[in-house]
Amino acid sequence: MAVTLKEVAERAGVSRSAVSRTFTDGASVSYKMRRKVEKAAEELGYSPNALASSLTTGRTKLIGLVSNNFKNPFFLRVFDLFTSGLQEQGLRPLLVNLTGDQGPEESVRMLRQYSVDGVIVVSSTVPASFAASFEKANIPVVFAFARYKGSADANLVGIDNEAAGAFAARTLIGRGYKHIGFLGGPEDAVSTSDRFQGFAAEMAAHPDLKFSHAYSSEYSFAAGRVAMLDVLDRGGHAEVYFGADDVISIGALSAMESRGLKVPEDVGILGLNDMEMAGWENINLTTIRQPIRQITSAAIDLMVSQLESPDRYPEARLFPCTLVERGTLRNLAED
Amino acid sequence: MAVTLKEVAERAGVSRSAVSRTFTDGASVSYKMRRKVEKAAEELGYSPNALASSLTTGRTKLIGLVSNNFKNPFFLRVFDLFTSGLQEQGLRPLLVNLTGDQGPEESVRMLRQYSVDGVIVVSSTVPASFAASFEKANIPVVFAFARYKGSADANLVGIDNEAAGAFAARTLIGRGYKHIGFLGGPEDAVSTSDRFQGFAAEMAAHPDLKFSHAYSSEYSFAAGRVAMLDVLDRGGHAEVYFGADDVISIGALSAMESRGLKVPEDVGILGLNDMEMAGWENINLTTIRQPIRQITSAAIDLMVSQLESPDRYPEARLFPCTLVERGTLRNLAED
DNA sequence: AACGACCTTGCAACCGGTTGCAAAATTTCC
DNA sequence: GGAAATTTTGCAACCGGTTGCAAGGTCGTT
Repeated sequence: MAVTLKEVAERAGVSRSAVSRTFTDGASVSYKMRRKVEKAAEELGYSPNALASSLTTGRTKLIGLVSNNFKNPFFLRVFDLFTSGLQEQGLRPLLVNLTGDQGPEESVRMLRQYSVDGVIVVSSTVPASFAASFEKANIPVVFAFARYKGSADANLVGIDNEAAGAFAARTLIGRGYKHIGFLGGPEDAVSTSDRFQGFAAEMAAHPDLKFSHAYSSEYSFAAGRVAMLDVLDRGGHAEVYFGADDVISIGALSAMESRGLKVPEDVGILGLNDMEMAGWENINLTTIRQPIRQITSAAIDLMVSQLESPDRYPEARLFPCTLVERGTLRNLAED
Repeated sequence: MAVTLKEVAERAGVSRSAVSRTFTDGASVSYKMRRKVEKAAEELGYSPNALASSLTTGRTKLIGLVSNNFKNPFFLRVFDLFTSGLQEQGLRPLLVNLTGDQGPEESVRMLRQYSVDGVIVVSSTVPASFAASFEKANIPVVFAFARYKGSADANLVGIDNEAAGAFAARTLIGRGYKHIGFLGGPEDAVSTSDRFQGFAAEMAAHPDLKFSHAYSSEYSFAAGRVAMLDVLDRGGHAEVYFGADDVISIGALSAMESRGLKVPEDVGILGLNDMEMAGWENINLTTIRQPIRQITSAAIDLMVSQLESPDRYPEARLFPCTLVERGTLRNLAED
């Protein structure tokens, strides 16, 4: 059905190579030839088959975009930035939803079948075996919003979760809170445990302060709400909580309001991410902002440079977080 | 780098065709042959190149997923369902973000270059020329969450926006409101204008009721908030509003609260979509629910059956909406 | 044992492009 | 104007598979 190179060649009365060359830049074609071919191609409505050419060039310009974060609204923005950013580089995102039943190995196999040039893994909770699978298949991979394990043995972009946890703790301590709580995501999620590490380390330096912690079953509003209701109903809650993710924090916030607590007067909450809803005036969550734009574009950068020079050293790019002051934390202690 | 069919053939000591046949089902291969080939393939870690085979079979199993709704949180769920649903069918979503600078023609050309088997367009605000482009390129397409134009000249899945508007109006009238407002998205968006049609038609049947309307500049929280603030500050606002989308309605809700109005006592609001945040307890928006799961799976169904029989008649599948009672509408009039 | 029906296998051409190489065409230089 | 250098062009092989066709095997039947 589609117009092929051969037909264009015939119509233009030239060889197939000539047509191929006019459509690959950097190839040697005379001006006259190019004109002739372009005319014929135009008339026929030809555009080259990217898949066929990938067979010889070894490049598909397909990038696997693998994620299991289809529940957290924060990631819609992430997908937006990734897809448009990849498109700008002439790359095409092939989306893989890990949420489903298919295991990671299955996904890797699939991505190999489609000869993706590289893979960007967008997940804070990705199985470690993943990196190995791609390594073995010799597919460049970049982990975004992932864990920083201290050593840069894989390409990785994100924030330093431990540092972010510490930053949160310092912020709350600086506000003069005496009883401080940590509200995590699932206890076994690396992002949560790293954030807890940093947070707890900082708290340990202040033995005069009271420190408690709780976890929610997943990164979601409902889980955050349930966890906080539980804490509140058990009695003796802290003066302020650091929720390890905005969506959890907003759930916790709603729990506080449901129990008649005034925020920030009776209890405070600090989130992490700065997702869109945190800024909604009827939520107005004070939060720690992940520089999402920088993270996504750094990930794409890393991908591109890896495509250009496949055996460069892996690199970790970590970005600092900043505080976004809104309405769920009391002002600086003025004592 | 990757293992090819030829290498498997050599190792197994058979012809290339034999290998190919063991990996295409329905082909004629003896049990012994299959065993031999599978063993060799296993040892070499071979998996067939989907792109190369697409050259001869004409099928890539790639489905273009085209959207410009990367701002509305409602659509994260939609992407989740589409990607996992397509995967279950053995299809691969190639994501195209229309938000960027590249025009629709550019996208169509790109999708043709990658020989997608079909395209699902996920958008309420898609240019009409789109359908024509795909038609011309002979690519099966289904429009999801799109407009119902009365005639089914294209495959289309969604709700009947006009009917939804009418349903909203009947709901509000049934609640005994006397001054009813419509708060749309952009005035030129087809979804908004269709919803307005249905809404206004119903209102026209009740000339005793007061009816006013306003529009917001886009489908977003901020735009909904600004539009509602504007309405409120101008004075003489209605008793209740139908916001043509949840995200707009939530923006409007925050505007109402900002101006010290109690909801639903002083003013009511009814949304449309039932996106996740509408159910958050600190938002608690009464809304009209789009059956998102049914819509996505119907769209995939339509795609699959169109791939199987390319010249079947186009079909429109429209689903009814239901009311989700929460806290932003006063109870049934008890007079 | 001979024959025909049917299943399995390999050959070779093809899918839609790319590319090394050498011949042809053009340009440069004396 | 002619030889040398350079550019442009076409041929043919190749990328990794699939598939129509005919040859080779297997099996049952008489």
